Amino acid sequence: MKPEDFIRGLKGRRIRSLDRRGKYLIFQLDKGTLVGHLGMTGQLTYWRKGIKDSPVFVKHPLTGLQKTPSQHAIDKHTHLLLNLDNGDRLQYRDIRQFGHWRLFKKDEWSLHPSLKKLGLEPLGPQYTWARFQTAFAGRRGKIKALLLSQGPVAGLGNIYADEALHAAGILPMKRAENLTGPQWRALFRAIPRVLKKALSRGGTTFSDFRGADGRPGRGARVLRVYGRFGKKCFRCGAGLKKTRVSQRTTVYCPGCQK
DNA sequence: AGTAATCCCTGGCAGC
DNA sequence: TGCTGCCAGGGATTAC
Repeated sequence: MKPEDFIRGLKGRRIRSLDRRGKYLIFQLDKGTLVGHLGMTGQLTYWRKGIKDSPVFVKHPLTGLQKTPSQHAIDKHTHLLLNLDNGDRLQYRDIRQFGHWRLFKKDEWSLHPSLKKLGLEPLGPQYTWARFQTAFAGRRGKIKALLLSQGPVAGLGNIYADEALHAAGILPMKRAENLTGPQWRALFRAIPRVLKKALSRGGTTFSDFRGADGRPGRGARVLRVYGRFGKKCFRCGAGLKKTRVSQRTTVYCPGCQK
């Protein structure tokens, strides 16, 4: 879709509801659907009229991503503005530009290939042991790659794939066809548990980061493997190792992940 | 059809 | 002070 068609399709529309599927944001409009994905560095923020913009960007010590202590002005990384009728706006900023936004006519969004392939919602009522087993049935390859594919289960990225596999005691490079019954069961339970723990600490891992005093965010503190390469495993005390699975940095415990 | 590599993009940082 | 190479929360596309 050309930018001018995108703008034309959004102008004058009313946002009826906001939903989520996997890592996709679904804005149901009075006419059509706006679907967004934040990629790795996307930031969607609500900008209030009459509040001073912060010129300060604070760098997160672990990820290097930038956050503002309050709302930020439009800069060269700000790619989308949704101007609301009250003068406020939604701002989309994305340094690496891996995020994307698509506008669909009513209902056809769910038929899009990238959304159609999404698996079970780990926090939804559909997430049952029976469906979990079916979702992974016949699947092959490294278990972490499978989790990152969004196919069997939706919503896990590099952080929570590592965290869930550690919580379940499974090596990320272990092939799905070789997982034991108890390991599948442990993974089934670990996935929503890991996500809920992170959510309870402020929505996303780093969302409540405060940079002024140099202390790490509360969200990062619940992580047990991600970003802890070389440190001791909280569960068994072994030194955490680092490798690459599915082109992504992977941290695991050689002591208690089998 | 299913799995595995490649590519998209900017910026921070370590090492020289 | 630069420069180079590597790394970073993802997934669409291409290759096998």
